[in-house]
Amino acid sequence: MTPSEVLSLDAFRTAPVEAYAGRPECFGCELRPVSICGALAEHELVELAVMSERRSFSAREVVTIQGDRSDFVFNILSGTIRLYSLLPDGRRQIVGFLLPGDFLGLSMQEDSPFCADAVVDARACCFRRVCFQDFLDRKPHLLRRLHRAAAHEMTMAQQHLVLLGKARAEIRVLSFLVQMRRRWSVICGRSSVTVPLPMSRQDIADYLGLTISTVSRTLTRLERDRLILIVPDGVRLLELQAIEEAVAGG
Amino acid sequence: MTPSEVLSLDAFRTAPVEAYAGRPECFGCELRPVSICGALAEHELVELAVMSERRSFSAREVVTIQGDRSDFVFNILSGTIRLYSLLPDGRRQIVGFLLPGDFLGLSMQEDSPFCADAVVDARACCFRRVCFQDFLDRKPHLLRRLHRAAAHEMTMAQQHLVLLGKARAEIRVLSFLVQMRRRWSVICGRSSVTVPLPMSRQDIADYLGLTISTVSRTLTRLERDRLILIVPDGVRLLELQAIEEAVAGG
DNA sequence: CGTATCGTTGAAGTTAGTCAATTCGAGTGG
DNA sequence: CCACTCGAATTGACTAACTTCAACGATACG
Repeated sequence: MTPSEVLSLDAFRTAPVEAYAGRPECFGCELRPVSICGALAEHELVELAVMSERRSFSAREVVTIQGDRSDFVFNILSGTIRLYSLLPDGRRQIVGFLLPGDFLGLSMQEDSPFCADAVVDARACCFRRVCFQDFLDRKPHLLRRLHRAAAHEMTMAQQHLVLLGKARAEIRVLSFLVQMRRRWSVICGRSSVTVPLPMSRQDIADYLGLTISTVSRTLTRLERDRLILIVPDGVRLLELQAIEEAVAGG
Repeated sequence: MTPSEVLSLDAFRTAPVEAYAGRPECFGCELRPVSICGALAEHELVELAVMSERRSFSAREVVTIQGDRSDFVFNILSGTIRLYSLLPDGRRQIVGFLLPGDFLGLSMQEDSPFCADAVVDARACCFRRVCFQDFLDRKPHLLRRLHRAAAHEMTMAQQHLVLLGKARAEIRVLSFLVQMRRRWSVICGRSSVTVPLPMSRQDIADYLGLTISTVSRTLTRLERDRLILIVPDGVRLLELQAIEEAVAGG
């Protein structure tokens, strides 16, 4: 691993934080265009800002509990949140990772259907659900944006489902890497073949419906085949085209 | 199989059709409370009715094609629609089955992310997407209802995903049976231990991420264990409690 | 009655899971 | 600076679950 790779990963991680730091108002927020607040005019943004509160979550801190009343909804500012279902036997299926710009609570339901906790230290704008609902009732264009986001999440979940139903381990892992690359590039506004992976191997396994052994073995094999390079807290996609073809091929 | 089982399956299949038959207006529609039109007042329903058109689909008829422009959105009246992703190698992952009262096109996106076709003969209210979008823009409470439906679908997709990620074949099949029972009972307004399965074994396999062999073997084993009884076009759940416990147990 | 389609079943093969040992790396303290 | 510790990741040997392939059976339909 070269120093440039470290820098590139580091830039990914800190950029969204820097974008917000020291600016209590929403106006300078670099995430606005990619987040649902992007639907609001500046005067509406003020309204929303006064009912928002920034919160920090340290790594492993719980955000919502499966089945519990969810009094807040969140706009993720930095870090990574994992959304998962806990089975009675203690196993865990991660349904999604929330990155900066993502919204937690899209369904606006009283009870949260999943657990959520922080993978690494994270920050979020948080809103009382009932206040946000009230605001939403007064701003149909925000509701449209929220609905668009929910529809997008629904499609993502369905594509994830296709992956779990049909793809072998290697394709699952490659799809995950390509997906994370795409998502980070939207957030950062630029593409890189170095993909930050803030989550553990166990997290990746629980997301892909595999075991930690299989994820580890698969990554090792991909590295031996010179498709990827494993770097601290991430991977570098060496043969991007070959990888994307493999993913597209099912 | 006794005559009473035939009748019970038949009632399931025809009830929603009868509810609509011979009533071109929406007012008498028994599906209204379970469908998104339920959000509308009677005078609004008239507005919607004039822009709607009833369409019939015969078994196997295509409704939408993956990646193609979707000019219409649909409210299913009767029959069953399967929503699926077609992989480049010809394999198929069914993402969901749409039953009477379900809405096809929740995301209101220009391009449909999945294929949809009729499992058996089906009828639907259909609306030009742009007209419906326009109507939606004028009726925020309908948008709220649509969003609620989309949020529900998102959660369903995520729970399906958990199933594909974590459950073994037997649990997948049992979950599917319990889910279908619950959905039919909402539509019919009453519960029955006889669950209609209008789709083929191959469809069930493609929905559950299994092969037709595994589905068939699993059903046979469940019948041998006296948990279920296989009847034409459906199954009867003999040990409902045991089945629900198994499903809940992961 | 022949054919086609769907479903069932058996035997062999693959993939990923399980269990356990080992290695790696960050953090801590001598 | 080095040894120690702890958790995470890797790796190997073995096993279980599901798939594949192929044959067979049932049912519907002309």
